[in-house]
Amino acid sequence: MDEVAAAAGVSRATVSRVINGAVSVAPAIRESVQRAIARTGYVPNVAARSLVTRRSDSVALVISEPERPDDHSFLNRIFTDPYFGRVTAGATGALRPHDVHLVVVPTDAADHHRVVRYLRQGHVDGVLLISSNEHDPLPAQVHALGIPAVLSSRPPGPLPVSYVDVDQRAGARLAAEHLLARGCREIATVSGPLDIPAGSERLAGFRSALPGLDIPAVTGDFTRAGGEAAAHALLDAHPSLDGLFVASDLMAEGALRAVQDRGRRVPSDVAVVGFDDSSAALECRPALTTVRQPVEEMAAEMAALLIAHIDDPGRSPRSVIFQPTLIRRDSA
Amino acid sequence: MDEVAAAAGVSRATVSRVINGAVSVAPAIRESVQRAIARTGYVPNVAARSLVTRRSDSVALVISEPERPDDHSFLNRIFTDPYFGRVTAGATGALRPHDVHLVVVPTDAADHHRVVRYLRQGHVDGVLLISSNEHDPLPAQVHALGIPAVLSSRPPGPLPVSYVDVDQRAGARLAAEHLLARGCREIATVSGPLDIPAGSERLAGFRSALPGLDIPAVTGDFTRAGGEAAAHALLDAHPSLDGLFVASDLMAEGALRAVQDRGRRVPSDVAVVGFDDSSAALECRPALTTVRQPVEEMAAEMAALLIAHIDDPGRSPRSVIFQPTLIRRDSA
DNA sequence: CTGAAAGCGCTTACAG
DNA sequence: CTGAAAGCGCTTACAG
Repeated sequence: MDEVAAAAGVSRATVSRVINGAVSVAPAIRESVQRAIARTGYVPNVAARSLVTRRSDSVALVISEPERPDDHSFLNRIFTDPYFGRVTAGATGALRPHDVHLVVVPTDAADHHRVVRYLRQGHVDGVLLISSNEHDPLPAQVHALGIPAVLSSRPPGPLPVSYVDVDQRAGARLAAEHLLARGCREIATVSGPLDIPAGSERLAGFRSALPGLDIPAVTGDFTRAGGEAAAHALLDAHPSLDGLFVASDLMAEGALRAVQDRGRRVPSDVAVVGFDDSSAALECRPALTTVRQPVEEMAAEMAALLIAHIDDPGRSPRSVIFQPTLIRRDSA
Repeated sequence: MDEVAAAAGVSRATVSRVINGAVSVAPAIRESVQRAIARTGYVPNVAARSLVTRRSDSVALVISEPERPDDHSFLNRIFTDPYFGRVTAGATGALRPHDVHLVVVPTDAADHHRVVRYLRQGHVDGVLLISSNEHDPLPAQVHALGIPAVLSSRPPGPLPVSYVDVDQRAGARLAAEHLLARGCREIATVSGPLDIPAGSERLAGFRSALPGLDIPAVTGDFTRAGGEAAAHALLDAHPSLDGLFVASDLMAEGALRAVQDRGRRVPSDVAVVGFDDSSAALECRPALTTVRQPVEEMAAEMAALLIAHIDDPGRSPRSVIFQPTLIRRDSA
């Protein structure tokens, strides 16, 4: 920096001002400084900058798994479920104009203390927290740290934290109404894990839209294999099933396979509706009719909220709920 | 830190020494400092530390896509192909004992200058670079920056950089020999893109192991859908095919679907061998016989090499080649 | 609009 | 083994 200042014949303070562009600098001087920067190839040292600004210009995307599976299976799930790619795309897109970087931090239970330490050390200015399990202690821990945070779903318990979510029940209702309108008589559902809202709420919403009907449900784990197993269980118990709501597209892909492996046709014998509208929906045979949640937009909103909280620590928490829509394709 | 020093009745220098544990400190003093740290909940400021140590204790995992697809599809591919989860798992596992963090940085062509700036700013001490395309300028750019780096495959051109790879040709040969030993007569292959070694080398190795045979090949893009389309093309042109080598498990999953959609049985009518031994191999029906590359171990080795280069900048580059093995399951 | 100076919170020779 | 002091490379009141 001294080199640049000398080359441009100004003080370091002025160099700093043209780089950060906050206060105005005489045009002629600004240009000569910019030339000097270009000539010397100067790049500011981020550590020195953060030390004084107390900003890292980075935020963490913490993907929390409250259990403690073996390392590989957890990371495999994250890097295999299209959901996380969509979140990353949406968040980075929204962060980019602010010149804020996204650090992806997957963490299982065994790792939580590491993440807490990481956050306390000031590596990032805030956190986007993907944590859905109701018993996950991480949201509360992060909140206790006092670091700005935005959650990806309603926090378990009364935590004063901003979050973004989709209207889970409304989405499930869309699926129920569609199946009903198609004329399905014997309807069942593959739900997600019941200790996470995307599991319990979608199930509750689905059942509440079908009053008077007894809706069998089997729980899956949001993986393709889990959906397949759950669908088999359902078909074993209810061979004449004709309508199926599966709480995620990935699970629906497995469910489709289960239905077809039994020689039943989709949608004529069994109509199947998924949830997400992820890339998995298009991989399905037949292409999946599904409830769309605008994950990229939701992640962008999370990022925008987080930036707002970082810029104004006193800002009061708020929640933003997105409305799902039904995407009709070929499976129902 | 001053607070801790005061509480323990020592200088800040001593507090720093017990935290970093490099030089020895009198046991009694060390304990009282540790108690003071625990009591005050003190956590060192990383920016201040990096400023003097010139270390960030982070390394980047840069996943480079030299083309410029739309953002979503690139991130979708990364977060959908099990390969990247395995790399992340292997690298974080090896980095953890060194207390080094992994920052995942996906980047397409439009983003390269951003990444270069990020690296120059000193956010990380080194980079693990996943870049396979021969025309990707990023490896050379990173090397020019002078920042320690390790590549995930042989660099295009004579770049003095360390890298880790699997013996691609040997792997393809394993597949060829297995198909031959099974008695396959009419053999074809779905290759990866030919401008990346995992595409061209596997194809070359496969053909070289089958001298005298004319081996039709269609190129896929390492996605499930790509593998499916390529297999259909092959089956259109060669309806009596009885052996198929597909250059990745994900593509093999699609190929299996193509074969079965045509009413041909696997492995009795058509034997299929994949490559990777990723989680996709087990999702296949029937379970996929495949060439295993130990991706987690390879990523761990990359991380170990990178740490070595960071600790000793003068260290000369080296390459570490892993040997693949054939995993026999049900598809061939 | 610009510069001189202080200060961000650490680590690390250098003495002792 | 420990402390006083310098210094890492920036930004930002404070004057002018």
